[in-house]
Amino acid sequence: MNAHAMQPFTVRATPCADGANLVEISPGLRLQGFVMTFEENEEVFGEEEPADFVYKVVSGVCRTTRLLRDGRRQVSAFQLPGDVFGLERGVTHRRSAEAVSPCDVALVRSSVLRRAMDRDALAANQVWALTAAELERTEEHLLLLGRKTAAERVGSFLLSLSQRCGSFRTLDLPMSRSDIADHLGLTIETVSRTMSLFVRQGAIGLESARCVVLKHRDALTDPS
Amino acid sequence: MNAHAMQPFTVRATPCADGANLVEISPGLRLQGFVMTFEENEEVFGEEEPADFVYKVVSGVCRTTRLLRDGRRQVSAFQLPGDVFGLERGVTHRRSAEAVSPCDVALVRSSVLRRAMDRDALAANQVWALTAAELERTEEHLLLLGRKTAAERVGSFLLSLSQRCGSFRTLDLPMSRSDIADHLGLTIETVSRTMSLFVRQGAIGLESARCVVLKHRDALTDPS
DNA sequence: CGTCCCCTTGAGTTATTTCAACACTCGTGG
DNA sequence: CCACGAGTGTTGAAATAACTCAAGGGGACG
Repeated sequence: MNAHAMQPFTVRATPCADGANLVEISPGLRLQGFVMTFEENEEVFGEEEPADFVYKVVSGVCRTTRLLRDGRRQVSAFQLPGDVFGLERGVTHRRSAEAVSPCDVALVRSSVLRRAMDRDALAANQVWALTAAELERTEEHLLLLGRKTAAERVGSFLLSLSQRCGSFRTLDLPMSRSDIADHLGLTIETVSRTMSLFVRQGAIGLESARCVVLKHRDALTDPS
Repeated sequence: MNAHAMQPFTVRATPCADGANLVEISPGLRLQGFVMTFEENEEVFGEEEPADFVYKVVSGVCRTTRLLRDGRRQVSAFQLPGDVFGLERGVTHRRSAEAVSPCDVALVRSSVLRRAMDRDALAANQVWALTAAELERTEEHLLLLGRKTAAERVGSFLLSLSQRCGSFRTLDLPMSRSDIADHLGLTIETVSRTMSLFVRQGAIGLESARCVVLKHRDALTDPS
C-alpha cells in the first residue's frame, strides 16, 4: 500500500513543530513541508515509485530496503530521528522505505528541494554533504558485509547504533531480529545465537530481546 | 608509498588532452588540474591521508579499498576511465586508492573544486549528482554482498563490468582474481571455481584468465 | 486463558573457506 | 634457445561458519 495515494484522503499532515510548516533538511536549509504519521511496518514509499518527496524522520525509526525477486531482502540502512532519506538522482525511488516503529516523518516536495538547490549554492552544498555522509556510512557497511564475521557484524551494529542514539549503556533496539539480520546479511537465528554468545561472554546483557545493556564495548569492537 | 610526496620531484604532470590543463569533472564543469601516471599497484592515495586532490581516471583502471587491521580487504569499487574518485566530505581520505593497471589520472585540487561548488550552484549540483550516482552503485553492491550467492555475485560482476565497458561480447578483466574476490566478498578460489563452473555451463568462455567471452548473458543474470 | 508473533535453541546440512598441490605465463639470465 | 623462478590462476580434499529445518519458550493482547 502506498502511503502517498492516501495522503489527500487521510488528512495526516500537520504543521511542523518548529513553526510555519518548515522542515529543516539541514542546518540553515528550511523548506516548506508537512508531517505524516506511519504505523509499524507501514510503507513510506515503494521501489520504482515516483520520487516526489524527500523525507526526514521526526520521531521513530524507518528502514530502506531492496528486494530480490525470490524475496531475499537487504536493509540498506535504518533512519533515526533527524535522518533524511528518499532523496534520489532520478525520478523514481530505487528502494522502498517502511516504518520500523510508529513514526512521524516530515515530507518536502522533491521539486521544492531541487529548486532550492538550483538557486542556492549553499543549499546544494548542504544536500551534497548529506549524500556524501550517506555514502560514507554505506561504504563502511560494504566492509562489514564483505569481510566481517557474524560476531563482528553484530558487534559493529550494536556499537554503531549506540553511538547514533547517544545511548552509551542501555540500548533499545527498535527493530526486529529479522530487520537486523537483513541489514547484516545474516539469518535471524545467527543474529540470535550471536547475541546469546555475547551474553555468555559478559559483553552485553539482555534485559529483554529488544533491550541491550552494553557491558564491555571492547568485546564488541572489531579489528577495523 | 605516497604518490603525492613524489609529485614535486618526479615531474609527471602533463597538460590535459583537451587544452589548457583543464580537467572535466562533469559535463560543463572544467577545472584546472594536471595528469599523473601510475604504474600497476602503485598507490594513488592512502587511508587517512589529507584529501588535497580529487581524481578522474583518464586511462586504465583504479580501485578504492578499505583494510581491517588483520589484513582483510574490501575493494569498494573499481574506477574506469571517466570515473571521478577521492572526493571527500572531510579533510582526509577514508580509504586508499591504487592503480589496478597502468593509469593516467587527472588531479584537481580539492580546494579548487570546493570553491567552484561554493560559488556556482550548477557546479555543486553536478558534483552532487556524481556522489549520488556513486551512492546508487554502492547500495546495489550492498545487496550483492548481503544477499547473493557466489555464482550470483560473479555473474552480476561480469555483467555490470561489461555494461560499464560497453563490451558486450568480449570482456578484458583488468584486475586480478584477488581484486575481484575482495570486491565480491569471496576468496580467490571461489571466484576461480565459479568462473570454471560458468565455462562448464557454457555461460562464458575463457580465452585466458583475464579474457572472458560472454556467451549466455541470461545464465549470468540473477533474480534482482 | 488461549493465540499469535517473535525470539531462542538444538541438530543436521551446505556453501564457502582453508590448506595444499599443481599448472600456466612471462621475463630474466645462463 | 631453454632453464629457472616468481607471480597468478586452477583444482582437489578437508574443515568450518553460517544456514536450514524443527521444536519450544515467552510476552502481548484479545
